[in-house]
Amino acid sequence: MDETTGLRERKKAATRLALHEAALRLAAEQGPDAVTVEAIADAANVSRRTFSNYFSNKEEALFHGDTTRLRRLLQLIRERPASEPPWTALSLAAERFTEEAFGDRDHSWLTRRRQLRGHPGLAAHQVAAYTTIERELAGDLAHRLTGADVALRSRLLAATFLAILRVAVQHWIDHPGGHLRQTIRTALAEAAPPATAGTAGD
Amino acid sequence: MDETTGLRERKKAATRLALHEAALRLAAEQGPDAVTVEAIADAANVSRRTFSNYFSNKEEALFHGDTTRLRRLLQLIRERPASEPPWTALSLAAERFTEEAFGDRDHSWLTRRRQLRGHPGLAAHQVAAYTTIERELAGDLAHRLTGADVALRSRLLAATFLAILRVAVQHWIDHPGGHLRQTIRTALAEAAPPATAGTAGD
DNA sequence: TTCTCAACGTGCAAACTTGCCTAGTGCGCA
DNA sequence: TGCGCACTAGGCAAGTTTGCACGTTGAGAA
Repeated sequence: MDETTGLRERKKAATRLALHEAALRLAAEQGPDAVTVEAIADAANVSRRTFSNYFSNKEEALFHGDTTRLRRLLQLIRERPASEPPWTALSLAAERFTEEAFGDRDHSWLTRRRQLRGHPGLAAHQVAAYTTIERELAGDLAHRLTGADVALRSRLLAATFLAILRVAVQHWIDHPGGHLRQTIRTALAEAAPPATAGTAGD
Repeated sequence: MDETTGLRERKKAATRLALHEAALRLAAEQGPDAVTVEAIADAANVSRRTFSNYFSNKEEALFHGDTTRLRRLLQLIRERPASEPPWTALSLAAERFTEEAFGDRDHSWLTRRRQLRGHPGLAAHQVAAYTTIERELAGDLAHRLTGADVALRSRLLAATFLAILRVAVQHWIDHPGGHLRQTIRTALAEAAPPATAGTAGD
C-alpha cells in the first residue's frame, strides 16, 4: 500500500498523523483547552505554521482520526452490492468497519479517548464531523431507495445509522471490557425496525 | 544547545546525521561497494535527490562523522590559551576531544567501524578528510610559533599531530578492550620530542 | 568491441516547510 | 472601561525536499 504512493505523500500522511496523535495525547494529558497549537506542533516536530497547513484548528486535529475512519466507513458502504437492501448494506459495512478501525486499538488510545469524553466543545466538533459524513451518506443511500420521499428517507436513514454507530462506539469507549462488535450489533438491531421500514427495494 | 537553533537547522542536522548513520550501517552490513546511494537515501527516509543536497557521494556521507569530529577538534585547539606551547595545546585539546567524541560510543558503532577497516578506497577518503583539516590546523598553529620556517614547522606539527591521532584512534577501533585515552597519551608522548623541538615560545 | 543497464551526479520546476509578520479575539487586571 | 498579553489564523518570502529528466560512467553480456 505504501509502495504505491510516493515519498512525498507518505511523509504528508505521517505528519498529519503525528499532529493528530500529538493533539490527542496532549489534550488527554492537560485537558483540551490547556493545549496550545504551538505545543502540538512542537510535539509533532513541525513548526506552528505547518500545523495550520494541515488543520485549521485544534479540534480538527483532534478529530482527524474520526474523520478518516468515517470516510473509510463511507467507502465500505459504497462497496456493498447495489442490490443489497440499505439497512443490510449499512449493517454489514458497519460490521467490517469496526473490525478494521477498532480491532487493534491499544489501551492508551482508549484511555485518551475516555479522558476527552464529556468535554462540551469537543462533543460539538465530533457531531460536526459526523454530520459532514451524514450528508454524503444520505446522497449515497438515495441511490439505494425507491418510492416516495427518497430525499427525506435517505437523510433519516443516514442520520439514524450514524447516530447509532456514534453512540455505540462512545458507549464502548466509556465502558471498558465491553465488546464493540456485539454492542454495535445490538444497537443496530435495536434500531432496525424503523430503518427497515424505510426500505422499499423488496 | 538545541534550544538556541531554529527548527529548520535542527532538521537539517538530523537529516545529515540520518544519512551518515544509514551509510555507515549499510556499508558495514553489505560492504561499502555494494551500497547504493538510493539505499542510503531510503534508509534515511529521504529522496535520492536529497542525498545529493547533503553529500556529493557515498564516501562523504560515510566520513561525515570524522569530518565533524575533526572540525570540533580544531575548535578545541583554537580555544586553548595563545600563551600555551603548541604541543601542550594540542595534547590538552586532544585529551578533551577524546572524552567528548568517543566517550560514549556504543558497541555497534565500533563494530561498524571495524567492518570498514582496511577497505582501500575508503582509507583514501579518510586521509583526505584529515588532510583538509591538516591545512587549517597548520594555519592556526602558525600563530603559535615563532622563529624561522614557521610555515614549514606548523605544517609538520599539524601533520604529525593528526597522524598520531588518526593512528591512535584507528588502533583503538581495531583492538577492542583498549583505553583510547591512554593510547592517545602514549602515542602523543612517543612523538612529543620532535614536535616539542619545534616549539619556540619559551 | 559494442551494447545494455544500473548507478550516479546535477539542473529544474513544483510542492512543502519554516520563519516572520499582521490582525483579530478573549481574558485578567488596573 | 481600557490596557496588556497570550493565543490564533493566515499572507508572504525564503529555504528545503521531491520528482523528473538528462548525460555520464563503468561493468558485464552479446
